Amino acid sequence: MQAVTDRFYHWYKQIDIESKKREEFCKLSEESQVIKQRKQKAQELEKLGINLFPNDIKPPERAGAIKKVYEKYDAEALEKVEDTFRVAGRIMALRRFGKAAFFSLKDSSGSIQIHVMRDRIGKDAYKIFKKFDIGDIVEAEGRLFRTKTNELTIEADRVRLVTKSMRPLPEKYHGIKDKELRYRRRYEDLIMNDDVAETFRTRARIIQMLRHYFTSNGFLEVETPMMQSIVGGATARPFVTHHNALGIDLFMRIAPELYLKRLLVGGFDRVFELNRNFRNEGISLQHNPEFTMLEFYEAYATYEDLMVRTEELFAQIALDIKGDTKFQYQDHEIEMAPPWKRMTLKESLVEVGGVPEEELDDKDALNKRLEGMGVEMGKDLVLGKYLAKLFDLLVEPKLIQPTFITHYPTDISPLARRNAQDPSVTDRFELFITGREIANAFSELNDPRDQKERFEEQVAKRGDDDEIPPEVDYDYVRALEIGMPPAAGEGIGVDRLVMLFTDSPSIRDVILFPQLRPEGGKRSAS
RNA sequence: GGGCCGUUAACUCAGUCGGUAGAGUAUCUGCCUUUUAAGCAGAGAGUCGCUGGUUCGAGUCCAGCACGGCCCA
Repeated sequence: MQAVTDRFYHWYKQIDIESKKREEFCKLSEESQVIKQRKQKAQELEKLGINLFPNDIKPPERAGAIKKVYEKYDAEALEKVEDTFRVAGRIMALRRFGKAAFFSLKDSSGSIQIHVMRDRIGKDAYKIFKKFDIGDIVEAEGRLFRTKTNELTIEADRVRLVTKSMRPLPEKYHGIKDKELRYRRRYEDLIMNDDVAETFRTRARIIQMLRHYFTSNGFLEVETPMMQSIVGGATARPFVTHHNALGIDLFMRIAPELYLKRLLVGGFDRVFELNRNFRNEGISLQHNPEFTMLEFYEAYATYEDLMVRTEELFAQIALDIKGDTKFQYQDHEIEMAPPWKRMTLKESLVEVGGVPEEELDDKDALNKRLEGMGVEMGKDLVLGKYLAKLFDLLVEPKLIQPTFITHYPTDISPLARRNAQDPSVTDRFELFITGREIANAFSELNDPRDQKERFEEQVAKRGDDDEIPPEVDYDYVRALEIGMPPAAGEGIGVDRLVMLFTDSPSIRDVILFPQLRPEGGKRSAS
């Protein structure tokens, strides 16, 4: 117990030192003149009896909703509208004259211009208004009118400070461009870049559609452990953590698969889970250490049924988000209307990858080919590993239009059912769009004897590069022994799906707070 | 893990051959009651990522490190 205490003592001490460093780092910008001036202005407002952070604002009307109704009214028609409108939002641009000003007020629905005149709101109120800054959140109320340039505008009868901004917003025209700053300070990115906010609204819509599709098709949404004592369901290096009271190490899950299939055994014959997985691997344009995965399992279905389901689901999303099954992604025009192309893994290697057919069952030839491409795989791996590697390099990037690749080798598909005609391959597919893997699915292996053998063989043949703790999940085998109905299951990479439908080139553009090194230095608990 | 590029004011960016640090936005002061990247006049604002080296002198050249981006494995 003492050892644990010591460990945390040192850890906390280190955190203290580093957070002090970070505070110093931040203080530098605290010293900046603009921030000092803002803080002073805030104090001046307080001296005038203004609450900088009031909490008695009634829910305002939304700028977007007002515009939607009154955008079609001309100046004359607006004069007949006697209603006043009360809005609240952030001052985004401010054009002051001597005794009047225009500013644009932005809320989550859009923005609307406000006109403030001294002679209308009163001398004292105008004096206070003069201390408002770009970035402040304010409330304004008044009637609608059209300016000389025909912009729908609220003529303010009163304006009120809602939240004082102590720090200037980024430059008004260029916004915040530096990608590092945009990811670190997503709040500023969201304020300044409307398209970023739109991307995350689209993300939310896609997730809602996924959830709706599965629940309305009789699937039960479940939550299974994210902290697992045996890591399984995929091949990836896990994050390790420790539970003090139990005194055991736990792994953050790399996939929920084995738990979801236990639920098939338990009698939930259509289940899905839409949640985070964690993989302790590299970060790239399509990899974040934590990412969102949708996995669903359907009893009495086969992988072929799931291809149809996937086509239907994705086409529906395309219609809803893009209004068409055909849409642009970066430099490509994608056509999502079913049916999609289907090829076996080997066919794709020959037809797309240009690998001679006679090499396909020859490990040495494949390894030689890989070496020729500068890839050191090592000898004596299972055949499937060479095929998969060649596929990754030669075929995957070329699969721009939606394509199902089927018949993956059994030796790299330890949880998939063998193909009835050819037991060396499985009833499995992966879906590729824009050169990226989007989904992985198979008819599930439910023969406990075969599963146990494959687990044990996987452990025995574990290569040094595998990074999976060599452990057979015997409880999962026991569950299969109770009996799992024939089923098929699929995992869909939600972040990549969102990238596709929001035309985003990087996974970091669709994750609100992507993983970065902490500002001001590394920290390690070890 | 490797290669290339970047890091200068709160933000977006210039900075020539190594010779006292620049612009726009934002901020402050003054003028201005229909602007919308408002305008005009003026002002203030910098640990040039960090550490070392070369040099009479380094934002600039060299080395190492940090953080980030892109490409490759």
